[in-house]
Amino acid sequence: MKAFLAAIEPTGQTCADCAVRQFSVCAALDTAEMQEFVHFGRHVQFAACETVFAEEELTTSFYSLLAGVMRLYKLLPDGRRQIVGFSLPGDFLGMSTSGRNNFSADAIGSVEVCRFAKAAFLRFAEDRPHLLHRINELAVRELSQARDHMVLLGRRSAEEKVATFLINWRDRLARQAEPSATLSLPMSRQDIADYLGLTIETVSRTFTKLERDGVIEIIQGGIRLLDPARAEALTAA
Amino acid sequence: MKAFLAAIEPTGQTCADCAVRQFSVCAALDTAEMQEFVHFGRHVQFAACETVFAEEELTTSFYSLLAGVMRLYKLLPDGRRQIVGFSLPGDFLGMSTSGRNNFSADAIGSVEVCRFAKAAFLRFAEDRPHLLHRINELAVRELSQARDHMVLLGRRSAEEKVATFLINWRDRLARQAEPSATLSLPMSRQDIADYLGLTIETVSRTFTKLERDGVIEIIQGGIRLLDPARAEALTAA
DNA sequence: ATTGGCGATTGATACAGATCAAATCCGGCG
DNA sequence: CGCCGGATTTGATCTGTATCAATCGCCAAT
Repeated sequence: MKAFLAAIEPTGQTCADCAVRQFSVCAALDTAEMQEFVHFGRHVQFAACETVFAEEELTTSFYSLLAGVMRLYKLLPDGRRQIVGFSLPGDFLGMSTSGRNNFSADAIGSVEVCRFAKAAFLRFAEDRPHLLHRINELAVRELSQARDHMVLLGRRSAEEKVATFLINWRDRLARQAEPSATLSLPMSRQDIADYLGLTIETVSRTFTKLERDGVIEIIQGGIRLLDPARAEALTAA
Repeated sequence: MKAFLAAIEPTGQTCADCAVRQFSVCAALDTAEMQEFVHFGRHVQFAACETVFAEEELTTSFYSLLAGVMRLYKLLPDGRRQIVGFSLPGDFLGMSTSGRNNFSADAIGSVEVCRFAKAAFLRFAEDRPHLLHRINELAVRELSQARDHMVLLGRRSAEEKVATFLINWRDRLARQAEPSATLSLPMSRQDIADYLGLTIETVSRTFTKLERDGVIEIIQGGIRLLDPARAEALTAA
């Protein structure tokens, strides 16, 4: 599978050869600023299933995901879980108004992040409108995705949910690497269920149904989209 | 009911006596900036059920809600609707990355907004980091609310949904006016259903059940929270 | 090769909430 | 005052998804 999903390949230590630069917050920085900026980002690795930060914890860092996939989720007191998103390389994490994280994040597979001290980062951004503008752009984009996800959670059937998830995942991967009919799904069925507001059994049954119908083929660690057009039709976009 | 819900009272025409100033974007502006800023905001009224802007329309304005309540929603091609939020005075609307609205907004009851030309507003904000920071703060706060709402839509039962809605609504109203056990609910049952990912019948039955259980009393245009503690317990926070 | 264990799949059944249908409430208007 | 029409409530029934319970498949350790 792709290197960015498994975090196999070493990532450069300087911003200059950063693989995700043009997708990340840093895209807003010019060369001179980058010189300065490089000093407060530190690369950190996380092993599969390690928690990068937890809900309610004080936010002391921002993170830019370099390689790997993360799940972002919230828990109810009784243990019910809602995954509010999956992060891919280039995503920026840690913004909050309250000073505490409003969700938890952990690694799916191994992950590499660039970690910034929050205070230093904010001081740096303070008088750089283009950087603020970039941060805002990322926040507003996420907000738009969040609203799309609300529609999915509140108003779509199980089959529509699964089809929508597969199509969106394909589109996100296509932004990272070559578009392909073969989709790597590094997250578990339980993760998918918690993302879609379903149970693991319903997700499994729906995958099986889509396979029976010739829409997908279930393969090790992912699926193959046999009939993308039909899958898109099933999303009731 | 409260003036800000019904937009009965005339709202001042200058920023100086703006009722929502300290809650809105404008809170970030100093007196000098306000002098300049006042020139590109225009007060506009909308009657009950009028559409302020529609999804997919080009975004030409930003809006700061002055009085009244709005519903923000997305539609699926077959007419299913998901309300992604209700706006109260002080809320800022119109941010988008694509240049098009990613949801529709219409007035519930009559509404008054302060409308800004998008281009002029952006030019004004461009080199004012404190304003950009304020806009970002509002976006991040909304993002946090959006994630809370995902948990509700994906993982809560009908009763938990309704209880959560009532408690959240009470808390939002309390930020606008005196806290009170009597809640005005200007939106219809159908709106509530589309906000919670339920049907109108289920919402109605759940209200009735809460009333039978002595948690609320259903009154004209709203409810009375007879047992706030029990209601909070039902939210499964 | 054999076993243990975990994630995924499959099957049987239950139930929360949807759907279909009717009754009731209530404000506006002749 | 009485009638009309939309919103809401209530009732009866249906169904999609959850729940409960095996079973399967596959990798890793023995």
